Amino acid sequence: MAGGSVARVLVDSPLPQLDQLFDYAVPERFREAARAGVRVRVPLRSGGRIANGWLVELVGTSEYEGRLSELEDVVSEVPLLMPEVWALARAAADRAAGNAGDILRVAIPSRYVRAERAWRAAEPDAGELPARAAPIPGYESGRFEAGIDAGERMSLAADPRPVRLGSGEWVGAWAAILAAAAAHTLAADRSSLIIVPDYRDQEQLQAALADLLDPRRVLRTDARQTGGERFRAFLDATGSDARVIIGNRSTVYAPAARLGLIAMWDDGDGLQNEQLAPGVHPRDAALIRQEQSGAALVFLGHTRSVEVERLVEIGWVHDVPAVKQVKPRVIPTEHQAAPEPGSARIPSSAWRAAQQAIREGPVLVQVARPGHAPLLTCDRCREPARCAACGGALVVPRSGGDPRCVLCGTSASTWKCPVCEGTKLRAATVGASRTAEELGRAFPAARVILSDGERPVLRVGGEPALVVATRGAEPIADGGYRAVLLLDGERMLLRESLRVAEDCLRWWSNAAALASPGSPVYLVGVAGALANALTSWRQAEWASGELASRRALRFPPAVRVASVTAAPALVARALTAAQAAADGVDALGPVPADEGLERAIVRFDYSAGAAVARALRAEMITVSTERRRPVTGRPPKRPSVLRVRFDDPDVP
DNA sequence: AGCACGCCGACT
DNA sequence: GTCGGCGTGCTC
Repeated sequence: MAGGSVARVLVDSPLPQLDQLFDYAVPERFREAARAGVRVRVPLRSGGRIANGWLVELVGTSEYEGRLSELEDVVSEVPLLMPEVWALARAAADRAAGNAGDILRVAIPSRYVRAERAWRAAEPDAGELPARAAPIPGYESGRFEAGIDAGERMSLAADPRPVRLGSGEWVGAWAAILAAAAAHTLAADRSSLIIVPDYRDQEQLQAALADLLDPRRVLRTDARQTGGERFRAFLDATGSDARVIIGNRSTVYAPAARLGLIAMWDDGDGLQNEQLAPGVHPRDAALIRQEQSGAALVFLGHTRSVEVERLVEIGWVHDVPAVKQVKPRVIPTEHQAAPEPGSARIPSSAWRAAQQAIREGPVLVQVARPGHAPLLTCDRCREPARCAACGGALVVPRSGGDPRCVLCGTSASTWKCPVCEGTKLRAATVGASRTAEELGRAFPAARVILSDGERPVLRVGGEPALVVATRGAEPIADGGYRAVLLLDGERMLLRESLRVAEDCLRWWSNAAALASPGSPVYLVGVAGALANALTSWRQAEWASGELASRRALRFPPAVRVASVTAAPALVARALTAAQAAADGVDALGPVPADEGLERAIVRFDYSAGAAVARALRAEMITVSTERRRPVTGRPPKRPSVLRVRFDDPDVP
């Protein structure tokens, strides 16, 4: 047989036992079209149904003993699955005991025939490469560039200021830093992948890139494009020209010619969490891809995620310090016992500063998102209810029960209003619009701009305005805000999550970075270590302390975790298998879950990860294969499944 | 998931 | 004797 006459195919199927390559003969009529990376259709179960699949590679001979079936069809001759992306998908899936096909669904957009035809008709035109790029601002001269050239893994703190581009547009300095890094990489004729949490960040990054590069060199892939546009950008990325590819978390899997740099902005942002199975975080995918490709890897943020802190502490990622420590002027502010009239929520010092600042330019007020647990106020006089012990805000826990203090957790089963002596509490749901209304009265002369999740505002001008924004939806202001008020810190801290402190520090830091240099940033109603971390702008130090406490508790990311959900007997068997796979594997639970199922958490060291994943994967296949077994009783027709999820950011 | 194979009970 | 129940196992 001639070389390359056997096609190795990954079949589209959710079944774990089909997550392997199947060999097919290539009939003569497909000899030209059947190239590695094309979409194919293949018969599965002789004469039975036809399945879609990816032609992963062509080999000379098959190891398979039986007779090979033939490829049924080649869907398109255009290869979409690059060999290095296949290697990445396989490794990412294995790490999470998932299907490679599921990763590919995230990695490769669906086909649009029109877009494909237009692409084939077009001449490749990526524009000029940049000449020797300008230095990357903010770091020791040549340090960042040398790291990129050497394929180093780096964690960097971003300059927390807005900067003005040559076009006149204002963006966060981080965007200019990443654009300069991409330009440096492109000047060496190598591609970059830049991953950002959402399109608002992407807009800034794109503006910064447009300042430095031929726009034809920049490809964007995001959910706001039409399917055809997405597919076209993807096809362009498969070409042999070096590019800068920007987009959300799926961009980590993008095809790229001669990859030189993978960069992530704000890896701790919850929007980076992959929702689709098997839920591999793009940070982990980037780490795999870095190792496989030798490209440089950069984590840039105003805060450092605990995950990256761990990588820094084990020496896998290098901390690259900023050359001069620029930091916002953060002023922690306690709640006032007697607030200014007309504004129940803003302490007087911050209120005065805001009034002063708004004469000169925009002022940002950050509030919590609706959906956070409501604060409690006195039912009679509307005075916010505070903890008798420490003065923190009182809230009703989401799980129900007595009100308790956000800060110290003290339960307040009996409460008496210090102002009017009322004893009844009421829930005060304060949304952004209500806050805006309230502030509008306090600042009657000011224009009020509201930006929230539903109607986000991307940017505001440099003229005076009161900008009320829910966290994460803060617009960038031309020239920076003249004052920033972080108003709902207490309420944000209430979220019942292991990561709540880390998240709050990131939300506050990202908002503080929107202030113009020297302008005051008021953190209202929060004290303690977290407030100190913001004030001193030492987020990495805080992450280090947080990691230490997670280590003491054996919580992620100090260890890895996998959740296992199934019928009780299957969970028990899976736990046994996982614990037999490596030393030091322990389990939490099982606890009852929905529909008579149970859920358990397996914890293990990073060194045991591969063995645990392999063991749980084998269990999944066993369960899926021996399905419909009569479980000592009634005939439960439902197919039995073992659900396994690794490194779920929302677990424990 | 589908689908075929196969080894028991009730049928024209 | 055969038709078909669904339990079991495989998919190049």
